[in-house]
Amino acid sequence: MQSCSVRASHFDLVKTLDSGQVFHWEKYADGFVGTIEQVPVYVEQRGSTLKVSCNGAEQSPGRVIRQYFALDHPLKKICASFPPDAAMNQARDFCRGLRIIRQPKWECLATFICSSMKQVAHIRQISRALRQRYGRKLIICGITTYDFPGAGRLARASEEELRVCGLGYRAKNLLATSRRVATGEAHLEAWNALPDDELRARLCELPGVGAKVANCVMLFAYERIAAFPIDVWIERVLRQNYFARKRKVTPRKLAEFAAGYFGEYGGYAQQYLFHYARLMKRRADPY
DNA sequence: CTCCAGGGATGAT
DNA sequence: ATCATCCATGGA
Repeated sequence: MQSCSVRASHFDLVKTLDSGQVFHWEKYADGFVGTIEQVPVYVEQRGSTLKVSCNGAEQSPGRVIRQYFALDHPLKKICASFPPDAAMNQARDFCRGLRIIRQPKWECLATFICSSMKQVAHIRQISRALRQRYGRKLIICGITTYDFPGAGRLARASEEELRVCGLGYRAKNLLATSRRVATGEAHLEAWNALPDDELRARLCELPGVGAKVANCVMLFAYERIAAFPIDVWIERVLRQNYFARKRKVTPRKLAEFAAGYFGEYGGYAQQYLFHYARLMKRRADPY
């Protein structure tokens, strides 16, 4: 096992892992256990330092962590680029240190196909079930974890078998997309070279992938930082704050507004608005 | 445009 | 305690 310290300024591990962009990290001791590709990882934050342990990384643990958590993103510059309205200012203040991480492409795509019309707690359960049933067993700090199964492994499963993992009607879509990726008909790595619009079009051809899921995958796995996924929460935020008492605002109109208003780091703005809205709802009750 | 497809966490009572 | 609502939606 390798251990090391990684300097991480302008970074909040808890906010980053709890913001609905990644679903498999589990709280353990003072940190989290999870995987990065096939590497089991334990990570905990002490101030502006990350204490990291991992098993069998080809590159140095520090490199892996800096890449995965996008510690090179210019967060101060990104936050300074946000439009200066009240909603955005509150979200930026609340989400200080939240970064958009670089996820493995297949894992991200598969997970967000499973996310449709599910709550975050459900998505976490599905992710755990798929990993336990189809992933490789890995040990870190005496804790058992599992990597995310490759498309080839899931392509060999049956729809009924996948339904056992709690996927419901999504099983059919995950299976169909797994097969396209496994055969190479959909070459996720090669799509890295495509411009945003073409990449979005390719992703939307996959079963279970519409504009929203495509934008999530672009943002969380292809580092297309301007991509702006619009889910139920973000739609509420946009309508309340930017289209107050206006009728007949179509989804297309919302998307066009978001693309123009939030700028080149729109994906970050979206993530901050999403996380702020979701956590406010969770606490805004006792009174 | 509408309607529907798991199911469990979460909230209401 | 039970019951209703909600959900990082896509497809028909």
